[in-house]
This record gives sequence, structure tokens and C-alpha cells, in this order.
Amino acid sequence: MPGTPAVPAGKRPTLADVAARAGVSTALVSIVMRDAKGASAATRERVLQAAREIGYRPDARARLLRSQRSRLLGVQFGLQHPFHTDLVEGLYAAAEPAGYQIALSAVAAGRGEQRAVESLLADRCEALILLGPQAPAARLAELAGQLPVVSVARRLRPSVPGLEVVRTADDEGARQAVDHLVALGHRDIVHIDGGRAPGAADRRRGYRTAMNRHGLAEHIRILPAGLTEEDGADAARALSADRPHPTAVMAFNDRCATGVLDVFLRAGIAVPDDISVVGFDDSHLARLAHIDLTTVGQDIPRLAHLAVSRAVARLEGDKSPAGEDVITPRLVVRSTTAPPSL
Amino acid sequence: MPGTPAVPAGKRPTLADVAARAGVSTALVSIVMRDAKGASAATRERVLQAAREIGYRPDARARLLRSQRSRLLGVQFGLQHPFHTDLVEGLYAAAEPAGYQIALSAVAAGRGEQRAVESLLADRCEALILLGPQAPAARLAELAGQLPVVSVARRLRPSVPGLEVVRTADDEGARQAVDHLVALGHRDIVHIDGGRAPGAADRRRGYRTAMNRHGLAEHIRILPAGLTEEDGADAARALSADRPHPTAVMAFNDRCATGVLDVFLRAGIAVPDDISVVGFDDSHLARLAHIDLTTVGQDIPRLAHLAVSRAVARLEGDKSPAGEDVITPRLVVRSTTAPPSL
DNA sequence: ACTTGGAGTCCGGGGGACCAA
DNA sequence: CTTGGTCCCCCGGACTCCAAG
Repeated sequence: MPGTPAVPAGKRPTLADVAARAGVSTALVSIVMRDAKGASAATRERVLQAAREIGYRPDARARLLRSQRSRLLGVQFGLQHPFHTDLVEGLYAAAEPAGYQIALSAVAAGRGEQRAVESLLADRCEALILLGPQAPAARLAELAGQLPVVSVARRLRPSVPGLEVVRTADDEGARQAVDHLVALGHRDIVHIDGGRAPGAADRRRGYRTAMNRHGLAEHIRILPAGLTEEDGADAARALSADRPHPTAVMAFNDRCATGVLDVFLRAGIAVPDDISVVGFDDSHLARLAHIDLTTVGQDIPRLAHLAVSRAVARLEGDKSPAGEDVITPRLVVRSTTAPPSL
Repeated sequence: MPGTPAVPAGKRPTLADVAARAGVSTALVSIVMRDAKGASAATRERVLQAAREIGYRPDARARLLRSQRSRLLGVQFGLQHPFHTDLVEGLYAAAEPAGYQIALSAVAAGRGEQRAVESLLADRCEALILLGPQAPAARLAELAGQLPVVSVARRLRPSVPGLEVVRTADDEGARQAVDHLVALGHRDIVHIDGGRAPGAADRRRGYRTAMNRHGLAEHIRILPAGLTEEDGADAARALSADRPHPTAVMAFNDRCATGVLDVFLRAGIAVPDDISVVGFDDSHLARLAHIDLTTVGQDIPRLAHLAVSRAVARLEGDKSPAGEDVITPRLVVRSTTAPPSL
């Protein structure tokens, strides 16, 4: 029954099947499929025709097996982090022109970083791009001993050998947020902290430094929290019991800020009239018109591009010591900040 | 230099390397690595020790190549859809106990479904789980001719052969939303429509049917929109120019509803006091305390579990014709709905 | 008679050597 | 000598068969 995609019961067609149908050798079929030279136009067409008929599709794994290179960049990301999914979008865009593919491995409830990385390694990725990794530095160093590793959005001591770092200047971002609030007239500015999350230490430090520089040392106040909406909400609840309220809050990130906004809303605390709120990341979340969060913007496409570039450079033989790209953030003023109402 | 993880410059260790170091054959190493029988405890330990020392890690691809089975389920999902990322989390959880792995392929800006699926096929996935696929039915049918395909959250005519379907009863969900609103006293209920998005037709139909059954035929009003926040915002802007406003809005999904909420907020239209809003999905988004959206809840863990089950059943030789699981949704009442203020 | 371990083959495809016009 | 095409071995690991202990 010609024309029927002859799928012999679950077995997918191979080079040999195409070769048999086209009446040529498998090597020739290989040449045609790779678009390499060494086949006449007529034969080429005949082979492609045969391949179409039986629904042939090259097996990426077998191909990689032979060709040492996999041209695969393994990406670990947090499924529920808008900042990460935005980055992944940028990584896809950056990897393609460089001739690399992306293999995704999610960190989610019940699937830790360890598992995510293992699956990437087993899949023979040539390099790892880790988004906001929380693993101990020692573990990352160990990985970097095996293959090029790029840490995105987490600062690491340069002493971690072989580890490439691409990150935003978190301290500078925190400074911008504080400067903005101070310029608006705020003095009583609280930082809702990310705890041990990547970047949290720098943002905390930047907040401290900026407050000090503005002569607001005695107003420094840091509430321990974390990187989720719930963390932000918890901190905000603690805060809303205070009298008087602080006039401004700088949250660890957008998710956290979202939780803060919510609690304030319910507590009848108006934003920005009663309290101003600043987030961090400028992820999709912040841009939701409904939230419209003033936030410290990370240049996501740029971070993604640099991460890919660093990975590729290492893969293509760059022997220079591992380096670091630090991107300057840019404050995005939206509607959650305003002068204090005194 | 014993103890040093001898990584011979970029080349990862293979079975042979371990064998050489342990002084045994590769076959024996294979046995040990697979935890198969055929090796003494002493040898086993010796081999494992050697493997650890040189940092050996089995090559998943080579393994699959030989074993015909890849035990890999390919998942296509939308990076920016909270509903999808929630589902992916469920898929990971469901696949593991069944002994399968998940390969992720994202649909994003600049990366369409075609591309996403191609990469999954090239990776030798044994079955495809497509989240809210927008591809033409004919294309899906073609895929289903090659391997088991499960469509999640999109209804397809049973005439599409070989295609498994797992979905929520969208029409029933829309009905629940309308019933809820009518019970609160609403009559002027607008539907902001998902256009050609998966599920949109059924939700639209469910809305129509329910409105008719409540004798509200002349209040039926459907605004064309789509599945993003921006689509919802556009529709809401059109709506807020109306006098009098409708008293309730049923949005296509949570993202769309979020856009609606935003525009209303800015236009000074209070939710739920002036207008009630209902979403669909009960994704992470709806649960954000800040949004706290009344929504038609899809049972995400269940959908994920069923999708995996159907894929696995087909792979393990179930020859029964392709089927469909239709899950009943359950309305989750939060704070965006209330009686109309007359 | 078992147990333990080795040699050889296969999976799907890549690519260099080599042969035929 | 090119161009077109074939042969053969290799990649990394798994499994069957066999032989040695």
C-alpha cells in the first residue's frame, strides 16, 4: 500500500530502512540527511523521497554518540520562578544562533537540584547553565571540574575554580532601589530579605550600604523572609502589626513583593499611598498591569546571551581562567512607589 | 596520582576506563553499574570504587540506544503558562513511579510547537504529552500515527485516530461559573472568550448553555479575546466603556482574568463590589493572595497522572482504541465574586 | 553444578579510506 | 583527478553465549 507511512509496529525507521527503500547504501543516506556533499541532486531527491515516505527521522542520540560533540547545553531552572522562565526563553534565543541546543531540567517540588543536574549529565550535555543554583559552592566546584558550568544570578567567590558567573550587580540594584525611595522622601525603609537565596546577601549588603550613605543607619531594618510569595506575605504580616508602619519596603524579588502587596491590600494599607513597595527582577510578574510593580530590572536577554556565550567560549577551547560578567541593573519605576504621605 | 579525579581533558570516562582501572572486563562493569546479578560482592565494591575515583557516569543515550526502549516521555509545554508549569510539576511526579523520565520542550516566543515537537522526536521519546496543543488536528493525527500522543487540556474529535485525550470538562466548568454567579444574583454576565485557544470553544458553549438555562438568553455577550493577560486587559477596556457595566465577567482563564482585574482596578471599578470576576484553571496565579481569584479549578495532579497513565498504557502494549478522560472541574470561590450591588 | 568473568555482537549513525566511472 | 557512492570500523554501553574457576 504505497503512500502509507509504513510504521512497522512501533519500530522507528532507521538509515538502513531508508537505504533499502531507495536502493542505496546507508552511508549515502547519511550523507543526504546531513546535507553533506557527495551525492548527486537526483539521488538526493530519491533518498529524501524515500525518507519522507517511511517517516524517517534521524536519531539525535545515536548521532551524538558517534560525533563526540553533543552541542547540548543543559539548563537547570525553577519551574515556578517567572524570572527563570523568562531567562529560559532568552537562552533558547541565544543558543540557536550559536549552533547549540538546549536541554531543560526543572527544579520543582519533589525534584531537587541534584536530580535535575544528574539527568542533564546523563544526557551528555557539554556544559551546564544553572539558574539561581542553591547548591553548596563545593558541589558547584566539583561539577566545574567535570565540565564547563555557568552560574546565572548567583555570585560565587572567584576561588571556586572553573566556574563561570553571569549575574546582575545585586548590591547596585539594591542601592538604586534605596536611592529611588530616598529621593521620593522616604527614610523609614525596610528590607524584606531573601535569606539564603542566590543574590540575597548582596542585595542585603547593598541596602545596608545605601542606607548608611544616606545617613539612615538607625532606620536599617531587615526582615528575614525568602523568595516566594508566601515568604513575602509572612513578612508583611509581621510588618503591618507595627505602629507606625515603615513608609517603604524593598522586597527581595518580585514574587516576594507580590506577597507583600497582597497582605497590605487586605490589611487596608494602601500602596503606594501608605507604603511604597519595590521588587527585584522585573519578571513577567512585575509587568502584569494588575501588579505594576516598581522593581529593579535585570537585563534578562543580556544575562541569557552572556551565559550562552561563556559556555560556548569554554567549549570552543577558550583556555582563559573562568570569569564573571556583572550586569548593571536598571530601576523600572511603575506604580507601587510614591512620596510618603506626611 | 591516585585520588585525583583523572578527567583526561574533556573526555568523560566510559565503561572501559572503569574496567581498566578495576582490572576487569567492561561487561562486568556493566553488570555492576546496572546492579544486575553476576558479580561477587567483593568485585562489585572494587568496581564501584574505581567508578567513583574517575567520576564515571553512565551515558544515558548510549544505554537507550542499545536497549531500544528510551522510557522517555516527551512533554511540550508553554513556558509562560502557569497552568502548564503546574502540570509539568505533576508530570514529573507521576512519571517517576511509573519508571519513566520526562523530556521537556518549551514553546516560547520564537519557538513554535513544530520545533518543540521535532526536538522531542529526535530525542527518541517514546510518547508525546502535549499541553494545550494548538496545532491543527491533522498534524496531531499524523503524529499519533508515529507514536502514542496524549493531548492534555484540548478536546479533539474522537475521529482523530490514535490520539489520547485528557481534559477537564470545560463546558461543565463554564456552567459552574455561571451557576455560581447567578446564585449570587447576577444576570448580566459577560464571557471574555479565549478565541481559538484549546478549551475555548467548550467554555464558550458551556457559558451559552448555562445562560440559556437560566433564562438569561438576552444577556449573553461574548467578547473575543485570548489567553494572555493582555488579551484580557483589552477586553476589559472595551467593557469598562460600557454603561451600564455588566455585573459579572467570566474570563477564559486565570491569565486573562488577571488582565481584566488590572484594568478594572485602574478604571476605578471595584472587584467584587462593582463587578465580579471568575477565572479558569486555578493555577498558581489565581492562588496568589494578591489576586485571590475565584476560578474554575482544574484538578492538575489528576490530569498529570492520567496523561502519564495513558501514555504508559499505550507503550506497554494496551491495544484498545485511543480514549479520553474527562475530569470534572470544581469551582474555587475566592474573593473576586460577590452579589451584585443593586 | 554453580558462580564469576570474558569475548563478541548489536543498537543507529558518522566519517575516512577506497573504488567506480 | 573529480564526482558519486560504498565499505568498514568506531562511538558507549548492554546482552547473549561460553569458558574458566
